[in-house]
Amino acid sequence: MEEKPSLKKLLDDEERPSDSNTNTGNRTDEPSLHNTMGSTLLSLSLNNSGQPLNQMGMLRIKLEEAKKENEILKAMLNQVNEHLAVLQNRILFEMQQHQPSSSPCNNNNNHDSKEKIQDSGKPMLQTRQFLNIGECSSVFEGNTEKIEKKMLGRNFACDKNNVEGEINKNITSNEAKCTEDQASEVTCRRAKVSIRARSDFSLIQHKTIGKHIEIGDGCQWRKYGQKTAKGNPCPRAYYRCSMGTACPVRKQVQRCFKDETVLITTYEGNHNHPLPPAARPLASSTSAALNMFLSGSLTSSVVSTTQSNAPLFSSSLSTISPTAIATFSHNATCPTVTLDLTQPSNNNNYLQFQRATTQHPLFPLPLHGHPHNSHEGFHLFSKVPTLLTPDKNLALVDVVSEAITKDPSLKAALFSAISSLTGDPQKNSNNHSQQSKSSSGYDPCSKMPAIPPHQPYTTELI
DNA sequence: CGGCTTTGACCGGCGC
DNA sequence: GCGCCGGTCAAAGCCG
Repeated sequence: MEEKPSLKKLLDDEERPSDSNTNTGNRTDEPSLHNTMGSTLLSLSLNNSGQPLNQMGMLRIKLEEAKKENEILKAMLNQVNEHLAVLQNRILFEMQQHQPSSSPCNNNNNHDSKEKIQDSGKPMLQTRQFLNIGECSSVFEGNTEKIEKKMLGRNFACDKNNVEGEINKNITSNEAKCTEDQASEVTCRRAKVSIRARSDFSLIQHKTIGKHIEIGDGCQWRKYGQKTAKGNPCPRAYYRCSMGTACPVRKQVQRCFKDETVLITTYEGNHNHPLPPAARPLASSTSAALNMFLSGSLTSSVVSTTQSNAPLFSSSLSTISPTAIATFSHNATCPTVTLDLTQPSNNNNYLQFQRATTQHPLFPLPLHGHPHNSHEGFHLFSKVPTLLTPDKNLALVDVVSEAITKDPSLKAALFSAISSLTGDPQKNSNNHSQQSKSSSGYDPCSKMPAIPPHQPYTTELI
């Protein structure tokens, strides 16, 4: 663990600028050696002019100084977070290395799941065991695979709810096989999808009108509470879906304490009503993440959009962001899938635990021309780069072919992905027509106010 | 006036 | 058992 000393050094380094902050009153008179460029600039300005600057100039310089210090602190914080992630991943890896290869529940696996586990290799199984939720899902893997295919066949937007529901049904039917997993069943049912998005307002477009906040992720939400959670001075708002009658879906919205431009939205529950087209891109992406998580198809705790070994999830995630990162955690209460849309595109740091077959490049699924792209007020894809040039695509064919041949689980996932895209042409065309409807002014949420032209709803995908 | 937000109170889970 | 904390409730007030 050679990160520990460097982490400590980072933390020590981080304290210095904040210490200098406390001496703000003396700064102009006695610039500290530890001070940042802003202070240097200030002292130079004073020295060069030889006369005291006017008040406006002083304030401007102080502001500049504060900004630079803020940037440095942010950079340090990011470094600390990266180190933390590396350490966590290393712990996970060590646990994977030392984890016993079987659990009581796995003994009850049916043939399908056994085959799948054998095919997909040990790391996959071990990661599931570590994630705990995997113990639940691996038992029912054979069923969830069918469910997945069935659900993908439908072009139904609120698939998250349905998949969850189907999974829960199968969990229930298998309770006799693994009664010890009742707690896991509950956690499966309570799985959450959390989205971190950096934006003017957020990926879930928030619009402030007077005292009201409109949340335009396609659904209508009614705020029912607000609370300041411990460890984050920013209040957490609680919303309930008000589109359907007694729809149980809830979401929490909270600004990130470390970076207030980042908005964390957590979804929980199943919609009991059809979703409007505007809500589908997000719903399908979050559901894909949750589905992959619950079905145990994900083999790593951290998955990037661009190099995932779960192509279906990768492609779904790409509908939100080409550079999104998904992390999977399982705390005491419920498993949580976090889609981080704030990560820079160069996210190689997040790839440590993908197994050999995960070196497949991104499948060239038709995501960049996604119909949702054209949806009004949903310009998430305006900055999506073309990841693969045509000549790279040609070389890719061989690589992909080989990968598919060698990895049956990959083949199954790819099949599912293709099925989802071609499975129900009629419904697909209906969906597309709805999309075009929506982009031409059709608004399923008539109560949602029109987006003013001067306030573009673009999400900043870094 | 209906629907929504605000906000303090209440409840239940969890750790000590 | 107690206190903390997150989540929810519901009355009051606000807004269109």
